[in-house]
Parts: sequence; structure tokens; C-alpha cells
Amino acid sequence: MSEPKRYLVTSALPYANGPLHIGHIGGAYLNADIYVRYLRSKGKDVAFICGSDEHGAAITLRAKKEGKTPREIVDYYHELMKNAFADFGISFDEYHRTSSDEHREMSQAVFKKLEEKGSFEVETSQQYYDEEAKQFLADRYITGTCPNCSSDKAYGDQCEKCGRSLSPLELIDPKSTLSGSKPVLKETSHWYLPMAHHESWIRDYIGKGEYQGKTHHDPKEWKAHVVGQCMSWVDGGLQSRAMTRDLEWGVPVPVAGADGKVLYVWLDAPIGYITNTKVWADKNGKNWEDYWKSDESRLIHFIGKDNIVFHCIIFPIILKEHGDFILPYNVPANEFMNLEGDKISTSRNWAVWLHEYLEDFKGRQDEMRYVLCSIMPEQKDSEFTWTDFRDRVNNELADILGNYVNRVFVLMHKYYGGTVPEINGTPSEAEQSAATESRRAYESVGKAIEQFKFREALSEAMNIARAGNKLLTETEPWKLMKTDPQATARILHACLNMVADAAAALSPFLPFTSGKIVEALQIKARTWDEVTMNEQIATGHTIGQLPILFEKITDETVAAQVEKLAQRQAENTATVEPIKDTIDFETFQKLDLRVVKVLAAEAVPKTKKLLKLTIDTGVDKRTVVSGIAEHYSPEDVVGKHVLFLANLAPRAIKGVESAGMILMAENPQGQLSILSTEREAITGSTVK
RNA sequence: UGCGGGGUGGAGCAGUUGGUAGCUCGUUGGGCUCAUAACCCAAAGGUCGUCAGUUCGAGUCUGGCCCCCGCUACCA
Repeated sequence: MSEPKRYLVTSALPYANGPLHIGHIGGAYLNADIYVRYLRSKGKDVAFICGSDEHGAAITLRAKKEGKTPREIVDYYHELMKNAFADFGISFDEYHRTSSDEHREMSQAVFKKLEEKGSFEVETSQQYYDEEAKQFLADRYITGTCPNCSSDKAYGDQCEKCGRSLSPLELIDPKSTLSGSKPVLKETSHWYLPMAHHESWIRDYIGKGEYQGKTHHDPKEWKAHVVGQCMSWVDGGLQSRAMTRDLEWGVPVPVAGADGKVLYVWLDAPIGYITNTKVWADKNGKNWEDYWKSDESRLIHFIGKDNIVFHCIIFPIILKEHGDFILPYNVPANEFMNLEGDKISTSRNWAVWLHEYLEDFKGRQDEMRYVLCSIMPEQKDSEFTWTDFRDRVNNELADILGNYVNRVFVLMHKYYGGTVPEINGTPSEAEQSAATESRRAYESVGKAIEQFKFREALSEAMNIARAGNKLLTETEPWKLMKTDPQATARILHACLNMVADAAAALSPFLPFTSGKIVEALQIKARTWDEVTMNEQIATGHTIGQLPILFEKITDETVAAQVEKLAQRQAENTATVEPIKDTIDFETFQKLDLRVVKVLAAEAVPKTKKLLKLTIDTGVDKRTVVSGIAEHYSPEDVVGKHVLFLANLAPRAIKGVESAGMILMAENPQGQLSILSTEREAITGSTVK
């Protein structure tokens, strides 16, 4: 592949309904930032683009729940995320937002062009319309009685009581949650992207790296899990997807008669990359089209694995249909990062929040950048723990890098008052091999970054400091000074240059530290190529004082952070669901609750959660299917008396008819517990 | 369940086209003292999830099975 003229690098637009956590950073931002800083250091023309993703039903629902407007929600999180990114040193050229006027114009223009070209298929169907609120109702905005379990709290897409997926038309006695009125059926149209039409070229694009009959990229450079997931989608047959929604919050569909419709958030968000590029270009006297519409530009999307299909299939289809845009050259998606043995979860508040880290560890961005890069989930899921954080910071950053730089500064000041002496003589073998290793490591850093192997790159950058430590120990300048001052001067000069080289090699990863080192050296920061050209610090140059680069992380600090997580867990445990609406006694009496005995139990084949139980109700024996297999094995439950709802309408689950429901207590962690009687249990006892 | 990814010394990970199993951390022993109790050297430790197959030879290819993760389905 020839060198492109410019790079367009994007990070996934974070969704503006929660703060950022370390999983986000290690997934799609730190790696992108390292990549971009490297390219900039090489003097490349780069645009690094991101922004908040602020539309979609989840935000409107959240706003409704909290009694706020969607605007208030997104304003809050946009600011929070933008500041956290900036503080952490994620060096976006532009961090804009999808709720902006610029974005409305851009996404409407893209939509309009596709609409006019006939890239969409318009499908008309009957949908519920709220005449008071004057809008079509998204599935989630309709409640009614479930045709299956008769719960009156069913939503248009699903009954949460019985879990059955529904279509709004199946609901008995539907109601709008907006106005409470009874919605009427009205004809509506939606724009679908017929992805099946694109299967053939997508297959070539992903599988062979070919586009429009030409080589586009080397598919071997793409990660296995990215190609694998895409091909499995294509092989499974691409389905048409609606690109519009009936919602108020979003970009209005720019077509006459489409009132109350907005662009699907998944369409609107990636167009945000384009909008935000334009916003940046306009501010900086550049032309955004150079980046998006030129074969000489290279587009790279950094994302997490949950976004693969969208960035590799759906968005490319949009870009191609539009006609002028280039396609992603690579999508180096990362896997997920876990935290202390459990997956990170925003809703369960199980996370290390970036803004809290920045608060608790002021001025220590590089420590987290180092650790996150070291454990970046490049090929498989990885795990962050606070003890591992401590070990890596203390044993690697502080001991190997920080201490090396410090040794060199101390020796330079001690022997030469900080001024680089005259350099003479022929380097010894140890000096030569240190220089060779340092050079090799430096070049490996760049190569690894270009292949998106950030962990390897960081490790190679650290090898420069390792080589320096080795040279010092092998040559022992503190002894040599007495016998061979000329060699000592040469060695320390070499060490000093290795400090400068390490600062350059590490600058994409640890920009703050790199800056501190450069400042202490009192030199100009070296670009990538200046180091490759073997630029040296000149005789007569005086260096300054070095601050301690990395303080050790104490066990107390670790304990405090672990405690913080545990506390959140406790808070979570404390959260209980609110009391439901009052019902009358007659309604209660309709329930046939009783104690039954489990006679037999077996796992339902090919399922993870289901047990098939034979129970004795006292009146009859029957079969129920219960989703408890992850909490109880068949042996655990046989012979037990359990609480049972006997007059629930039967339902087939995985082909087995289930007549009734075993009642279980569930804690906030989702753990189930059998309910039974405290005194002697009699099979068939009623519960009142 | 279907699909995808992964299972390598105590921990975290590399292993390109098949040919003596590597790295970082940790552990043990030694050296050094300029340095942030740091640094350097050496050693111990793995039959590469499992079973079978292809091959002169497999962590690396083929097939079956087990386990973990993601999306997906079933937790009335």
C-alpha cells in the first residue's frame, strides 16, 4: 500500500447518557490517540475526529424518567465527556456533537442524496398515532394488555412481565404513554436500507480487501475477529434495516410529509464523523472534502467490538451509495475490558469512571494511559485490577523508566554540572550494542503502531530505557570516572540521548511524561524522524532539573480504590424496586399461589438457563419450565417445596409446555433464591 | 441455540508461510551501589484446553469434544 497523503482517524462517538469509563478509553480512544500522536510526530496530515452521540430513544426515555429534557441530559454528559477526554490527553482535533445545527444539515444532506438516488426502499405500514401528541408512537411509547399473560404493563415491543416479544398491533387496549390517550392506526412510511443488494461487493470489500475492482486494503491487516464477525453477518444474509424512526428527538427526516420522523440514531451517528470533520476544517481553513472524498486519504475507525458490523458493513454501504466518500481502510476494533473479575457495567455502576480517576489521581494521566495500553484488549478481553495497576506503575513505569531517567540526570549533574562534555574516542562493545538495541526498539515502536499493535509498541518503547539501564550497569560510569573519564563522558552522553529518544518514542503513549523529560533536558521535542536521523544533544548543552516522574502507588491507594468499588456494590445492593400500583383484594385473590413439591428435575437440552421440573401441586402433577439452571442444579431442587403460581396461563418454552411458574426472590445481582415455608411444608398448601 | 473470538509456564500476553516454545511481571540465587529499597546477570517453572487425524516433524493444518467472552434465543 502506498503512503496516503492524509489520514482521517475517528473514535467511536460516545453515547451521551453516561460518563466515560476505563473500558471506553482502552477500547477506542487511547489507541486512536496514540496512533494519531505518532502520525503527527511523523509530520503527517491527520484529522482526529470524535464527538458526542446525542440522539436516540434511550436518551429520551432517560430524560423522561429523570424529569428532564433530552437537551439537558446531553448537555450535561457532553461537557463531562469532553472535559474528561481533554484532561486525559486524548488529542481530538474536533470533539463536536450530533445535536448541533451543523450535524442536522450534514446528515439531512446525506439522507436526501440517498433518498433522491433511490438507495432506500420506502415501506408503508399501519402504525399507532397519538392524535393528542400529534405523532407516531415508537414501540416503547405504547403500553397495553399483553395478549399472552394479560399483564396490563406490556410495551409495544415486549411484555416485561412475561418477556414475550410483541408487536404494537398485538396489544389489547393500547395506550399512548405520551398523552394517555388511545392511539389510532394510521398509515406511515419508513425508509429502509436494502442491505441485501450490497452483499456481493461487501463480501469483496471485507473478505478480499477489494473495492470497485481494485485493491483497497490488505485484509490480512484487519483483525481476525473483525473480519470474522462481518463475514458471519454477510453469510447469514443481510436484512433490510429501517433508517428512520418515529421520534421527536433527533434529526428530522428531510422529506415532505415525514413530520415527526427522525433519522435512525445509528445512521445519524456515523455521519457525525463527517459533520465534525467539516466543523474542524471550517475553523482551520481546510477543506473537509479532502479528507472524506479523496483516494489519497486513509480512513481509520477506532471502535469497540460492539460496533463492528455498523462500521464495516452498514456505514460503508451508506458511504458507497452516497457515491463520493471513501471507505474505511481499517477498523481495528478492540475487545472488552473487564474490571476486578466482572464485566464493566454502567447500569450496575461497576466501573472506574474516567472523571473520577482524574479527580483522585490528579496529574497522573500517564500512569493510567500506560496501564490501559499495556492491557489493551487487542485480541481478546482483558482485565483491569487495581493491584495490577499498582504493579505496572511501580515496577515498570517508576522503576524502569522513571529511575533510568533519574540515574542519568543525577550522574550528569554530579560529574558535569549538567553540561554535556566533549565527546571523544571509540565506543566500546557495550556502548555499541546499547545503541543498536535502542535503535532497533525505536524502529519497532513505529512499525508496531502502524500495525495497531499498541501493547507491543509500548513495550518496545520501554526497551529503550531497559537498554539504558543495562548500559549503565555494564559500564559502571561511577567507577569508570576514576579510570577513564573519556569513556565516561561518551557513555553518559549516549545515555542522555537515549533519554531523549525514549521521550520521543514514548510521546504518543505518555505525552505528559514525555513533555516533562523534554523540558528537563531543555531541548526541543524531537519529531519521530529526527530521532531516526540520530539527532544528538550537543556538547555544551546544559540540562535542567528533573522532577520525580512517577510516584509509587501505595497499597493504601489501591485499598481505597477497591473499597470505592465495593461501596458502590453495596449501594447497588441497597437499591430496591419501587412499590407497584395498588391492586384490590379481588385481583389478589385471582392468584392461585401455593406450595408445591418438586418431584423431578432435568436440564432442558441445549439451553443454559432452563430446567424442566415435574411438580406436585397437591391436586395434580404437572410440568413447568423454569429459568433457574444457572442458580440451581437439578439435584438441588428435587424434593424441595417451593412457592408456585398455579393458575398462570400455560406457555410453551423451547417446545416444552410449562403450566405455572416457580416463584423466586431475585437480588440486585440477579441471583435467584427459592422461596419455601419456614415450618413443615404440606404439598398443595395455599398461600394467602 | 446459532454465529464470531479465545483457551500457551503463578499472573498478563507474543508466537508470521508447520522444524529445538518466547516476552513482561512475579519467584529463587548472585552481582552492583550512580539511582525512586531502584538497576544488571543467572536459574527454576509450560508435553501450548482435550481426544483423534494429516505429516519425517504441529502451539502452528483437519475433525470431534470441553471451557471462557460477545452478539442471539429460551429465564410465565
